[in-house]
Amino acid sequence: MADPITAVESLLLPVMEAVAGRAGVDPVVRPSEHADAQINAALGVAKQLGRPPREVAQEILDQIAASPACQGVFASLEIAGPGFINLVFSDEFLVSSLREIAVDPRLGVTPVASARRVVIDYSAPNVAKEMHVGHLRTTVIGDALARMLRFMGHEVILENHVGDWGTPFGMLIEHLIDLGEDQVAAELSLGDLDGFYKQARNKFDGSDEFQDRSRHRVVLLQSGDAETTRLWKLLVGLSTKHFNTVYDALGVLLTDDDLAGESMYQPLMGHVITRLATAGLLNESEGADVVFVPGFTNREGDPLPLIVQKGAGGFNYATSDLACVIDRVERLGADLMLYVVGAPQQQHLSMVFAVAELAGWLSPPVEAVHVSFGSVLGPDRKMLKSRSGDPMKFADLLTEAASRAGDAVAAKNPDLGAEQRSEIARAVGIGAVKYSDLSTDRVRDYVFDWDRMLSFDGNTAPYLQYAHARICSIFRRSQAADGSGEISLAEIQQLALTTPQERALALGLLAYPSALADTLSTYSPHKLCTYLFSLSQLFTSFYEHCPVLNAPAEVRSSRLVICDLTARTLSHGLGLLGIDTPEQM
RNA sequence: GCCCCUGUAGCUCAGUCCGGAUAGAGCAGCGGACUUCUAAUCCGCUGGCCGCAGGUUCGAAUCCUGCCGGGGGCGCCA
Repeated sequence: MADPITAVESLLLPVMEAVAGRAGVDPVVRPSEHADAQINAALGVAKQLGRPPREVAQEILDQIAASPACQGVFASLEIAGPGFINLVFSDEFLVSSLREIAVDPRLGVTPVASARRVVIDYSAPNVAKEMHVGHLRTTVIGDALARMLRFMGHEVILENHVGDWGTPFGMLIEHLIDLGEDQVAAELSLGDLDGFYKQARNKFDGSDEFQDRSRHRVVLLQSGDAETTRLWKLLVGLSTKHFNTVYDALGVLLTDDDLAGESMYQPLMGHVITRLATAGLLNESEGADVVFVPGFTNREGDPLPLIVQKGAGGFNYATSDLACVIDRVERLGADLMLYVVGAPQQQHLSMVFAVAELAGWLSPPVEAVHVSFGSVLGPDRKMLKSRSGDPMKFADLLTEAASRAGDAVAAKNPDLGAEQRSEIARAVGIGAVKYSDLSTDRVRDYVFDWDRMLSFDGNTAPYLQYAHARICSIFRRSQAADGSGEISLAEIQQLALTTPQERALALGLLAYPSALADTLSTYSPHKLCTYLFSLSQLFTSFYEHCPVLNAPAEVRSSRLVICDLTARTLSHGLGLLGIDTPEQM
């Protein structure tokens, strides 16, 4: 099953072959303002053949007329301008396509032919630090991609590469000992991780004695000292609890099962160095073990090394990232690895991938992709900060979202009960935050703006959710009237497109599979957002112009089917973005 | 200095991968539409040297080159 434009593309392949005299000519079917779609291939082919474009266009039309497969698909085909072919689908073709997706729980989306094993690395907060706005995009984008890839039939493994290892843990553990475990457990369970971290940091900066203890403690941690490990686990456990609170409030897929922190890769670090040495990639430079990566230079124009073992002997994140690649490819059997990591890491990741390729750990068909993203900015176009000047805390962000949305819901729909209202407020508030993040191209920075994201006008989650809620309202009423809220096969048989709004909406509904495919081809959730917004606009226009419940029986049945499909598509699409669709707002 | 990302309407953004017709939305502004399924909406209007300059092409926001503005990165933090 494919949307009409994709369907026409494949129908036209033999036509183009006949006209151009060779196979594999793209018919260049594109959405059009002048018709349902336009075929642009005539101009290019005409040039190759040295013939007038309109003549070639006419020949394409002749071939289409002669093609049995094309019968009944088009209501009209017209040559326009220099040689464009404007096409209009026949209503019969659209209706029969709609009937197919109306009975399809997958809404016309076929699973991929060859599923990949995909590891998605996202979220990655730091132990003993509170999650803040800097973790928003990776968490929201990674989660949306995970949902989409799973739906397409891929085997998706989530990995939360938490920062649970490194030199800060010496001071954190010493500070934990100073305060007493019970005291710390009580404090941290209240969620004040940042306070704890800052106290430790201040002590570290102000006391030589504390610094010495901290450094010694790092050595103990790295050597696997039992008591130190126990204290470390205590900190990790308390932090994990905090992460889970945030994930739960946000509604993301991540659980403890997905934790794959830096600590996990420590036992593999020596192994990485050995294998790099064996591969002849290891060099010594200024006391450190490094790999020089072709194509990368430093400030002075000299070859830029990736340091894999520090002069003092320790490993760093380059080493653990390499260990990670090995683990994902060789143990997990991944053939696609997505790194949902901020744009500033671009060079680092390129170097890690390049080294992994040089070492032979990463080679086709196995693929590593940096799903990079820009920053979240405040109204001043600088990194979003709270009043105190620190990055805005995630927990505060979500509380404020629900509270602002709650005010709006209370104002617009005062009849709702308190419990129902708070549930809706959560869906709308969290949805708004997620959607505003997902709806702009991830490579760009975006400005975080409460008023805009919570507005019910424009390309926002509330607008899409509202469209969905209005449809649910229609079904509540129709159910009250006839006692059935389910779409029947008989109703699907009544399907007809009698107005321009119904027709436009039908085209939109049929485009869902290709919207999803486009989205995943570049791992760009904003493409799905753009599609869903446009679908909502088509629906509200339909809603204004086409009465459903008061229409004559056959029309009413048909429109109920269209409403049902629209609601399912909106709910499903938003679901893939991790956004809920309440039935009332 | 080198590398990466980015520049489209007053504002926020699609469109750039894969070149096609007078460059699209939304917000804001102006003008209309509520005895009717949620007006949290809809309909219309106004608004653009697509950063600049060359080049390729029948055709460039889209491809190529150079420049300018903004952001980021460039050896032992992760």
